[in-house]
Amino acid sequence: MPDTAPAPSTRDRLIQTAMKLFWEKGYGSTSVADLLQAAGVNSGSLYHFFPGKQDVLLAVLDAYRDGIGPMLLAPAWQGVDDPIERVFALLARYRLGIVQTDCGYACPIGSLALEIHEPDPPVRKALAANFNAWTDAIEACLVAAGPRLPRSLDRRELARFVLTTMEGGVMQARTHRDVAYFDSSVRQLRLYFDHLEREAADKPSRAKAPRKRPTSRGTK
Amino acid sequence: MPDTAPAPSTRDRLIQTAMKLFWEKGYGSTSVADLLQAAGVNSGSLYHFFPGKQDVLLAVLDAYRDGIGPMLLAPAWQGVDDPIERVFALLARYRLGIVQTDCGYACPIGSLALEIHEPDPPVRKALAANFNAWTDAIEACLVAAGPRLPRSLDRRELARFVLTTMEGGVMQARTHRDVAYFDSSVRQLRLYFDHLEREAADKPSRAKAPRKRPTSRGTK
DNA sequence: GCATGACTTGATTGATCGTTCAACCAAGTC
DNA sequence: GACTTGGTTGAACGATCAATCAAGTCATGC
Repeated sequence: MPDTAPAPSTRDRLIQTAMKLFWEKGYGSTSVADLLQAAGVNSGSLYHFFPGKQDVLLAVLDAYRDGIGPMLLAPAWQGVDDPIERVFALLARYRLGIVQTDCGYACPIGSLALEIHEPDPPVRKALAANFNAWTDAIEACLVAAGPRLPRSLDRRELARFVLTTMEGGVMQARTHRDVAYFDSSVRQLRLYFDHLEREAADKPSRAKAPRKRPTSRGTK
Repeated sequence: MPDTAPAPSTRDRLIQTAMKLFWEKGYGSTSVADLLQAAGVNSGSLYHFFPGKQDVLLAVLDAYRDGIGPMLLAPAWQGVDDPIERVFALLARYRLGIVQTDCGYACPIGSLALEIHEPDPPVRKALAANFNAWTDAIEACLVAAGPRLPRSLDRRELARFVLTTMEGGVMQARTHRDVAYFDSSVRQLRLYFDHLEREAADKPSRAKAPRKRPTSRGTK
């Protein structure tokens, strides 16, 4: 099997090209003509598959969401099993994106979320679904961390805080054209996690076995 | 003295109107025609004062920066003296903006920072200057907190983290149309601060006077 | 062989975009 | 009372925008 790419359909080509262009230039700054040219498609074909530009955006947002697992988490977590280290491995993945784009990186979801000021309900929901998929994955890590985090700690809330850290860090790194601003936020988040782990270790969950911290720390 | 508003000049009117429109609708989605109509100005006048639309943006960004003190910090900090509480009073101010706009609020700087994907250098610098003004103010609070925070803690880094928390929280609250997402991030930041203060209290600064926490929570 | 339906083609539409420009106005200045 | 200066007016321009549509292609079923 020489090629694994079985000639993507016109529709898929449009979506994939739009994923790239919306990410690079934003939704409003990507004209339909840009998309058509980059995808090698005529306008009639686009409007055969999609009622309008916004429907392309919806398809793109669905594709982003579906890609979070295979395209983002899978490579980020390769060889990383410790659930807490997975949180920071994901953030490290974003850091990689930042340096690789010379600090031009922006989270496509975050960018679109702030760019679209009066989003139609379906667009807003699609953006929210992306954030949910992201935080759900992090929340699963935090739940898997079990007694290493304080019992009373709201895992879902902390997961949202991790997303906050990523988005805020990316935004500042981009604006200042300096990864250091991203690193600052991640480092502070790490310090917070350290405190949480210490707190959990000091006063263990309940009457359960007061076992020590897991020895395999897993990070580099 | 019946009126304190001395009939703003055309230029000022343009800038103030643009501040409002760019904030509400974004830069790209605000057409020059929108701006002209809202400000009650003819196109020729705009181009008499500004070479182009982007120069209006630059003036707006400068105005934002100059307004951080009097328009944002002053009301947020009214009656709040404790430096750490000031940090959270500012965040509470943003919360107010969120609920008042029915979760439609977006930080104008953050929005613009993510909307403008390939900013000309002056625009990028103006955005960065806004972020700097913001974090400088927070950093001053954290420095003023003195021994209540760990000696080794990098105040500037934590200040950036506070900005990160605000931007990420605003972004999620807006996307989900639910303040709870903002509250989540702020609450986590508060927990982090609690840990930091406890750490600083446990192992006081150095061999200095092991004095207790300052009794008067008021700083200034 | 021919009708059907899915898909493609690309010129074209009308709206809107940022910007330009010649004419105009009012208050000083000589 | 002519000249200058700083500002205003609003029609107009070309570019670009998202969207349309009549005509064409092509595989399939009958």
